[in-house]
Amino acid sequence: MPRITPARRADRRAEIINAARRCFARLGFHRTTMRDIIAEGGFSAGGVYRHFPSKDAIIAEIAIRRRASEDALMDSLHALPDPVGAIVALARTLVEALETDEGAADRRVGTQIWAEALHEPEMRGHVVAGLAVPIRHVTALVARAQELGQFDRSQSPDALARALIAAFHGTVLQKLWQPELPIEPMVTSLQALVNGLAKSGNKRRR
Amino acid sequence: MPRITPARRADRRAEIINAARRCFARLGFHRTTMRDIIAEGGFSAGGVYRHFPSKDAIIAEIAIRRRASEDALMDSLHALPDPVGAIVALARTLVEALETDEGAADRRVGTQIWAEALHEPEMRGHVVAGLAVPIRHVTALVARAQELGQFDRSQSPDALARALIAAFHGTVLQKLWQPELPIEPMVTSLQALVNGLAKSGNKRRR
Amino acid sequence: MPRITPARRADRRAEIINAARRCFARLGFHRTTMRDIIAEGGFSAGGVYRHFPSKDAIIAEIAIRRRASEDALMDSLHALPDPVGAIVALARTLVEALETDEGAADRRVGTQIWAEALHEPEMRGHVVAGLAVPIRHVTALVARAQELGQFDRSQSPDALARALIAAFHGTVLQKLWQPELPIEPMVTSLQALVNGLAKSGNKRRR
Amino acid sequence: MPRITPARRADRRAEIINAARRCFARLGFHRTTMRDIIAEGGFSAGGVYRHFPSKDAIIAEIAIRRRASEDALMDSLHALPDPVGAIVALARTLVEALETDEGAADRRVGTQIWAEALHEPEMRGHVVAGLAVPIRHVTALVARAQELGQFDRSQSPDALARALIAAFHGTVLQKLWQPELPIEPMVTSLQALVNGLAKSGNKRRR
DNA sequence: GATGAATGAGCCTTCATTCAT
DNA sequence: TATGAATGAAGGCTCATTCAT
Repeated sequence: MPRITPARRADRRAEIINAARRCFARLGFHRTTMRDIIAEGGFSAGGVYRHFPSKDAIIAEIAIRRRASEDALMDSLHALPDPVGAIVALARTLVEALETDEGAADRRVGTQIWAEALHEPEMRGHVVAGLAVPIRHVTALVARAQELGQFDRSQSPDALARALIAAFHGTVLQKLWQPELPIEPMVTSLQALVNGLAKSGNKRRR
Repeated sequence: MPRITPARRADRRAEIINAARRCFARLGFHRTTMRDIIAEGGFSAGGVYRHFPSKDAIIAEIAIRRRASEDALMDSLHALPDPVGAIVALARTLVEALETDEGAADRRVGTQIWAEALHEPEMRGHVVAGLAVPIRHVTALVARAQELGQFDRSQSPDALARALIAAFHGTVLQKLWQPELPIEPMVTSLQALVNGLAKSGNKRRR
Repeated sequence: MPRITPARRADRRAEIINAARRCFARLGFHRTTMRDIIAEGGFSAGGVYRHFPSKDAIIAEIAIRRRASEDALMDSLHALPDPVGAIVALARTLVEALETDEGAADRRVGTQIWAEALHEPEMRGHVVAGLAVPIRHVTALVARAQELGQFDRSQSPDALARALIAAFHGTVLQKLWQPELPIEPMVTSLQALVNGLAKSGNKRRR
Repeated sequence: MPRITPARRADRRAEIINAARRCFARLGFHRTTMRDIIAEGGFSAGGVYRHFPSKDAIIAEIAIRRRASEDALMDSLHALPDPVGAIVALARTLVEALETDEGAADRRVGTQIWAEALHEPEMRGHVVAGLAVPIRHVTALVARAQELGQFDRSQSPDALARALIAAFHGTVLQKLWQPELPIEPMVTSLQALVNGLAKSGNKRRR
């Protein structure tokens, strides 16, 4: 019979994860010490290690949770009847999220995971698997747009989806590096990129 | 009167930088120890410190050199008479570079610099300044294409350039995470993005 | 609510200080490594750094404690009714302390602090402030002896006190350099110096 | 046939010694690096090591030269017909020397040698042997004063000489710690100490 | 269970000394 | 012979992790 309930346990884990995330967003994974995390959350060293076996495990858990939250975001796209609009809406959502402290912090951590994925196979697994989800969704939207005659059919939907997501990711980076830049031109340009595909598709069809 | 010529000294610095770059590409900045760099290049501890005052200085130097080499790449674009073609050529060049070990390693380090730039103001300075160069070039190309009637004139050339470069950067990330993916679809899709702008431009003008 | 009581914590600090003091007395500040101190006390590296932020902080603490213990010694002089006797007693106490291992070690460290005070402003502060205490006490004793007609009134009590303490310090040095020398002649000679002032005082007054 | 003359060689050694002495006076033996010495004198590393096998050898040489220069000072005392006056003159000479930069620097280095002598047998040898010289001279002066009926004959001349030199050394320390203090009261008080012996001697004889 | 003091491997850097040029 | 670049042992200190209380 456990001394603490599973729910309490989950709460505690979440507290630790959030304290760690705040530290990581501020300092990066490697400059953040366990001490920082412990101080940030008002924990004790032993307390943290009761819930996570190591610092790396905390980082891994954060990577897993980011995937989960992004997956949830993707699911909200499906419903839209207009695939081109859905893609544009996705772009806007991603970029607008960076205007909130929480969203920016989340992405800052995400960016570190991107870098870490180059060296840590496990991290790479998370990133690649996490990337697959939006790609799958956008691919579906692109394919649907092609079916509807809105997009050029000669292009691979998957490759096009990857290019669009690349543009979204690159835009996220630019906004993180220069938070002072307004997002509207960024969103508008991404929209132009998407509409370009649409119009070029229209045009070809003639 | 130094025993060592400036050229020899520069060579030595480059040797150290290259050894460090190999280590950083393999392990990341923080997992790489000075010992690693020293072993990689067959140096001695003191020898490295004669040329660089600290590990951070080596990292900073690498960031500076990446900028310089990218600046050089950008300069090669100017000459092209066809601006749209030049943008597509740039995309291809960037992505193709990742197929070589050297180019991939270079970009892996670059990606870490991107992540580091979120926390280190100096690094951020390098990244933002480094980003400005391709933006300036691509902006010029976009503006030229607009003048020539190849691109939609209603969009801000600067914002469009940022979006295109975002797409290039995002594509670089994807290739680094999944080096096994073929680059041709990536380049083709980027080309579709660029051409979309072109065609949409044509269309609007009618 | 700390697991460790303040008393236990103070004990731990004292243990570290004592181990360090033994090392410093044996090897000097600079030849003593943190490893030496750690080995001497059977500590761990991190354990020491939980109580002191740096090696210099340990040295500073030792300087502070030496002052405190000397201050305490000085306070014991005040009560004596005979000022000349009190000065002589002080001389004897200082020199006799060097016959014990503990006292000699303490003074060996003190001598290093004297040397260090020439370069380190903080150390100089400790030494000058520490010196002020015996000077103040001996000055009071000299002034009292002058009032009682035991000392020549034409001399500045402060300057005389400084000279006497100088003689005590110089004698400490000699005993540390040549521990094999007997202390009795040293004490006797210091006594002669003090008595000389006394008798010259008597004589002048006639 | 040596490439450089012995005279040139001796000059070079002296240059190195002097550069080292300046550094040691400023920073202490241990905080001074060979680099400091090399920079101070405008030497090259190899150049210094051609003349001295190690840093310790430079320190040892300085200790030896200090002895020699003090020996020379002592020899100048012998001639004086008035032994009590000679002792007072010695005190004055020692303290006044501290008013010049050169003399103060010399003594600052000397003080470090005193501290070093506690740990380094070789240094201790220099200090003890160096101390013996003034003791011998002052002992002779004290003995002579006793013969002349100027000093109390009941005291050991050697012990008295040690006590006087102790007072001189202690005064040197005080002046080095507080260079802002005027020397006149110091000299006057030392004089009072010496005269005390004299007058007490006179008195006893009655 | 919770706490936080203790552990110790390992990190970055320095610096006396050597030796190729 | 003079130079100063190179060497590498060792130093002070950090920090993820453990475990006695």
